[in-house]
Amino acid sequence: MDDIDRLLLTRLAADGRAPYAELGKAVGLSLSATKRRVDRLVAEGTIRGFTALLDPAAAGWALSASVELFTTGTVAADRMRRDLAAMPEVVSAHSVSGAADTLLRVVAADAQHLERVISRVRDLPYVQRTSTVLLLSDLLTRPAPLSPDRAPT
Amino acid sequence: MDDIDRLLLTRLAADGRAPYAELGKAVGLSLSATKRRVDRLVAEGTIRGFTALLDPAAAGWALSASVELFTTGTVAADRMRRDLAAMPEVVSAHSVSGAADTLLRVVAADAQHLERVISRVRDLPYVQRTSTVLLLSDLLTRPAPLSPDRAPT
DNA sequence: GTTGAAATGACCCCCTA
DNA sequence: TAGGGGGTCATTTCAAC
Repeated sequence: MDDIDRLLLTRLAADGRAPYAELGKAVGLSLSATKRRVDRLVAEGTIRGFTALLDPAAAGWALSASVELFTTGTVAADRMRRDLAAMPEVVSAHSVSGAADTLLRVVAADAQHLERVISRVRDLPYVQRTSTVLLLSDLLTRPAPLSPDRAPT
Repeated sequence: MDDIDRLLLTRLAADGRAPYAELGKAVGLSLSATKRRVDRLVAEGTIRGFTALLDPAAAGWALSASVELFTTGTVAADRMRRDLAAMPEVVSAHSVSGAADTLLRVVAADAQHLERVISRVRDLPYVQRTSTVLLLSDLLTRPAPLSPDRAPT
């Protein structure tokens, strides 16, 4: 991981479809050296993949919510991961500090749909209760940049 | 927006670098018809862009947190958007239902960095107080799929 | 469809440990 | 002298007209 890698990551985060020749010009490498770098970054897991950023409304998601989970006793993380991964509306899940045990981000087509999703979460045997806040207007949503201490010089 | 568009979106969400020829084969269109579709989806804003998904740890983000903001009186959304957008560590911001007014997702290189970021947020003149929960282990993080009622048949 | 551009993989070179 | 990283070239694949 050197400055060239960091610059490639910055560029690819801004434009995931940038051609290798263009990336190469930006970092001062040939096309094939650039492709080798990118391939390595993918193989190492530094780049987890490439995706199109979709407008949530166009994708059919009118509503999203942040859902806190309060669970009973100890739950195997793998079990919970599997259960939550089975619900496509759950887009992220983290264990958290504080009173709640787990924090979910969920999307839904409408209020009824959201209600059904939360029901299914609440019906997981190890979930005691949930607390939901609706995400109203979207002020800001963007991919994380590179950390300043990793920014290319 | 028809089934072909929806299938294209599904494919591009899964692989943002997929060549048009491959996408075209999947949807039964020629390369150029496929490119026209994708260009239109980008122009319409359905596709907001293409990006590389980076491993947060590799990007230098060891910590992330969910931060509730309690604000004084009415704050212009644009003002808040601008203020928050100026902090690269703030990756999302939504106004929310419930006691808090705004919910942020922030990333930080370490605990000191997180503390500085929260300080800067708290120092915004219209922010009364904040409430932070640390995101510990990452159970699940993935892009939102298409809503079932929009899924290609 | 044809033609230029891009990506891929094979091969060799250089530097360094 | 083995391995990492880079360049060049030939071939295949992709994209623009």
